[in-house]
Amino acid sequence: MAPDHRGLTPRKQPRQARAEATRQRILTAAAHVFAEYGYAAGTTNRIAARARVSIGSLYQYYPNKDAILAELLIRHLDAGAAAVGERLDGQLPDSLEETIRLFVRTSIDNHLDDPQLLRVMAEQGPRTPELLDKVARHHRARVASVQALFERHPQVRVADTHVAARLAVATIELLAHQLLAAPDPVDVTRFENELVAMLTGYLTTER
Amino acid sequence: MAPDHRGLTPRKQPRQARAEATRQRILTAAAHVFAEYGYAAGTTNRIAARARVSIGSLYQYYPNKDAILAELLIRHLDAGAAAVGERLDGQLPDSLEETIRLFVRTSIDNHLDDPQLLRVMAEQGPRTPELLDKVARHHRARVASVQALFERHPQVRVADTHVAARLAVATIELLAHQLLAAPDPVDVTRFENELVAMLTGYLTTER
DNA sequence: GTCTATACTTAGATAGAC
DNA sequence: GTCTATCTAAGTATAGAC
Repeated sequence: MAPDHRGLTPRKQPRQARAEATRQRILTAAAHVFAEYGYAAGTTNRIAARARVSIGSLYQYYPNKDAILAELLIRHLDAGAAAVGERLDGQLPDSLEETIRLFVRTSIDNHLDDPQLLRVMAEQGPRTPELLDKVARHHRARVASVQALFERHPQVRVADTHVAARLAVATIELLAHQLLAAPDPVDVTRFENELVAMLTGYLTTER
Repeated sequence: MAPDHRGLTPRKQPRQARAEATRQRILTAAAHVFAEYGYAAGTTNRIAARARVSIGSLYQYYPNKDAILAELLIRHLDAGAAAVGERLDGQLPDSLEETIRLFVRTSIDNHLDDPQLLRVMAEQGPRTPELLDKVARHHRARVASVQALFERHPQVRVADTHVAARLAVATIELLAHQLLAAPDPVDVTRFENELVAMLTGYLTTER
């Protein structure tokens, strides 16, 4: 016997839930394919195949190939921002060195997840104005929060905290990106220690 | 009257010279086109048009599109290596700081030439094994020479000169690349000063 | 040696059946 | 809603005239 519903319930309700799952499958497949083949050779056909969805269905969920990579990038940025925010919410360590280490480690973690995909997104992704703008805003936000931290911290001795923040953020992100995605990756712990030492020394040295 | 030649001289001799000039024109055009459009959209048709050569002629000089970018990259690497070698030939400054400055400045100069083209070459160029190998060899050579310099220099205090050299080389090249090619480029002089200070501090601090 | 015209390939995107 | 089959566009590379 049918349960006593209001009468208009669709026989199978997975209207939204199933569609969402399909979207997610496509996205996950795209992440793998882009990471493996790069953007140009990461064709929509390959993505559809990997997601076990026909090419026609894929285009029902995303208007074009760029939109897929764009969504991956946006999710990555949001996740990164969330991770940073989270770690800044709690009490920061007293020593500058440990604070720097927190930043460095967060960045490394963020990159260790899928270095190849990150590389593709950073280097070959579509450079639409909106995307560039979104990336730039995220970047500026990070620089601003690091700068604010430098200004509050009594150990920091640099003349221009803005330039220092830009240098620090760029150094951390670029090195994490490069050295971890390299074919000849460095030892992560050692890399972390050296990088922390370099930045801490720079920030605390009277000149 | 015709000069007293051996009789088989071609009427116009520019056999090699003219061909070399055409090759160079194609290369120069390619540099502009790649820098402006990127690799994928930098089509051979555009390159040929810009060089004022037909597409057919272009393919008489280069077997395919990859070969054009490859030659540009090789020339860039060789020029960079030559520039570094040149500056290391003369007497190095006594102070470590000035030596570091020499490296930093060389790298910056190398990048200021055509940041956009460099970006395309680094990020979108064909990743054939030979090219990757060539790039890797150049890179290792630079790391090795920097490491040797660190070992000779009395002011350097780091525990592991190899790791330090890798970190230093990567930092210099990546930051030059990123900060100069950015839409929001930093002031070059200030950037140079801060970077030199950071590296010098790192290398000379006892830990 | 240089050109024009074009063949070939590939991938993005769509139409229409089921 | 999902599929298969197909169209269109673009770009590399070649053939063959001059």
